[in-house]
Amino acid sequence: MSAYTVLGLIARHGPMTPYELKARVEQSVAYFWPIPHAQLYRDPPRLAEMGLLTEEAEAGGRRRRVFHLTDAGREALRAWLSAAEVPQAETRDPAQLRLAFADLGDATDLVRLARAQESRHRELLDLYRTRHAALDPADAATRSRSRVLALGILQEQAQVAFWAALAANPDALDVIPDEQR
Amino acid sequence: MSAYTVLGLIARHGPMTPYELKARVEQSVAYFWPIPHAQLYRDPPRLAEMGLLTEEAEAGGRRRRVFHLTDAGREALRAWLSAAEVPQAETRDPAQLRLAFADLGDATDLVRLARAQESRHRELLDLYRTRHAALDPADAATRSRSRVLALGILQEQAQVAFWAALAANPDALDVIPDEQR
DNA sequence: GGTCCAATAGTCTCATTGATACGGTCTCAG
DNA sequence: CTGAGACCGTATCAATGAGACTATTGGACC
Repeated sequence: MSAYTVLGLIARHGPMTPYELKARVEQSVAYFWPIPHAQLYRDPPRLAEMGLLTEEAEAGGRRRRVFHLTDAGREALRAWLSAAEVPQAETRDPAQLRLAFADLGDATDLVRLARAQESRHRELLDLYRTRHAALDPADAATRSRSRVLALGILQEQAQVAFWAALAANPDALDVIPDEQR
Repeated sequence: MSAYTVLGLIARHGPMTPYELKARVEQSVAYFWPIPHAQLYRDPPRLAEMGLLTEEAEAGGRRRRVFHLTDAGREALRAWLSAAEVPQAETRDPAQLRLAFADLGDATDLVRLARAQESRHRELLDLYRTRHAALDPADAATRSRSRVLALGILQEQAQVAFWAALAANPDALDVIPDEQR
């Protein structure tokens, strides 16, 4: 799956080294699709073997490897983008796990957790809002990026709403705030 | 990390076999912390080696292994529940990944994706609402479960709002619906 | 009572991943 | 010209994810 990120980034920005991929991943998809950097050195050679990329070696002492997209690679990307079924999302959130078992621990732990999560998600929300505001939604080149950030913002709003409500009133019978139904 | 789920479930429900763990995981934490079933046969023996569980073998032909919590296990769980730092959540959502690269594909693909995601998340939302409604929020025994579901509901509402807005108006310059700020 | 099917229960294997330590190379300030 | 810090890449190893495979058991039906 992370392989498609590699294909996508090269398709969008042109030939790249794994190191550059790493930088691009970090500033774009990392928050909803984290990829350890070592993976970005493993994927491209594998994709090259499959004929989806070609490798162009640099001569210099720091022998960097620049990867180009092939037609087959472009085709694979296209096929993935129009596939009918999309695999389910997977989230692993230690905070939710702790929330699920909070009744086995201290009541004060729960409040601490809620406060910490509230501020963490507030920061993320600010970050996404800043990034989103920096983009021109009319610009076709950053349209996708803008949309992804929009979703991120909505998600973080939900997180903030939840944890803030829980922190403010840990004994409330129910946590769902006013935008419930 | 999945090991704490094992400890938590045994702490809450008493001694269990891996198979029973699997069932409990599926109906409780799986949606925000999926655990492949093989893992639930790997974790308990490892935890037993660490002294956090004890194993009680059954004699019968189907030699099931029932795992009990030790005092050390209870202590480890407690420590985890009150740890100051909570690791970051990790989400891997193929739909968001495709959204991020949607500009490289067809415009109709995006609409199809949005529609599919909208209905998927609507179903999840319904599911969580049903489960949540089935619990008595005043019941201390299911309090945690109820809260986790509340968060799930808020998250799914955000997802539905986003994908519905995108499906309804794919050419809108910005996707954030009315509850923006 | 026998026997067959579905549900239950558990094991195994293998490629991939995550985490992180390690090893080189470049550049620029002092 | 040198060494510190940023840049860049590889290696290693345990843990994980996916799923094939095997075995047991409890009925349903004869």
